[in-house]
Amino acid sequence: MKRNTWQREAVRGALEENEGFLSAQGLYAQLRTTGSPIGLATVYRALADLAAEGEADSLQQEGESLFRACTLGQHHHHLICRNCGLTVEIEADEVERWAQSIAAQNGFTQANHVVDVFGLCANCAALAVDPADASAEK
Amino acid sequence: MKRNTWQREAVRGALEENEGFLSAQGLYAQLRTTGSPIGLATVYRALADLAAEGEADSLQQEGESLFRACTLGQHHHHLICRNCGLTVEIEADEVERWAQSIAAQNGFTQANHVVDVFGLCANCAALAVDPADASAEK
DNA sequence: CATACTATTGATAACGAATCTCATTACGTA
DNA sequence: TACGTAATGAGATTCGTTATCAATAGTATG
Repeated sequence: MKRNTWQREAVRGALEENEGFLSAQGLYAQLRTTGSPIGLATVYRALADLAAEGEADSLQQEGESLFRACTLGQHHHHLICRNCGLTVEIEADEVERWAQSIAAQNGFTQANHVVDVFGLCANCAALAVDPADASAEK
Repeated sequence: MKRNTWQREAVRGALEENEGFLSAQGLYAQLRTTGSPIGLATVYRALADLAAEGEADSLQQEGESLFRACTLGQHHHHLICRNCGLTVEIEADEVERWAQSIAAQNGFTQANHVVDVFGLCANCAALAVDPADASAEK
């Protein structure tokens, strides 16, 4: 039987407090910084569970998995800021239809797809154009 | 200055002989099996170079990078068989426009995107329905 | 063709993300 | 409150990938 532990709640909570995607390692570091004695393996397990239950979205970037609490329950895609990680959830029936259609046209069945858009959000773009504002930069 | 070595040619050649995506490790194993004394690090370097030059496409799956010689020089997407790896290169102006439009609507600039469709190709679907035909199966 | 310069190679060490092990802990139920 | 067992966590382990560095071999030049 599945049990409720403060560790799972801590992971869920930490995930929801972050706007963008973050790695298991990053989330672990964040939790430890706040004083939580949670273990790394547990963070990995909790994230895997949340993703399996559809409570979190995940994507792979540069060889590591990133996670994010997902607000829409249904299937959707993401618009992600390359710089700050800000993420916007996107629904696109148009793309769903396109994917199905392309698959069918080529004789493919049981199609699913990976569709993510990366870019610079308005804020980060502004900082890039006018680096003087980027006080945090080297 | 960039030099031409038989190692790079070997990697390019091996990549072109494969229909679907394959891992660096897999390509290395394949080359060694055919008697080539190429080194693993060199395979990784050659693949990274080919990908950077736009001569190869790459995607991440289950924590490893997969590569494939790309035939279309321009930007395109893939329809990939989950089972046998068969890959079809796809152009979709419709999706390009959608991605740009979605990015713009949310104030994002410098947008690029990851769009891949996975499914079962006609052949693999047939084998799945009628496993008797799958002579190669366990 | 000989020579020097240096990009490239490759064996191996190092790294990092993710998973596994297993003794210990602590939910949930009886 | 006691019990059965799911869950935890420190550390070991696996595995893909990258870094190190001495040896090798393209390429340009004389």
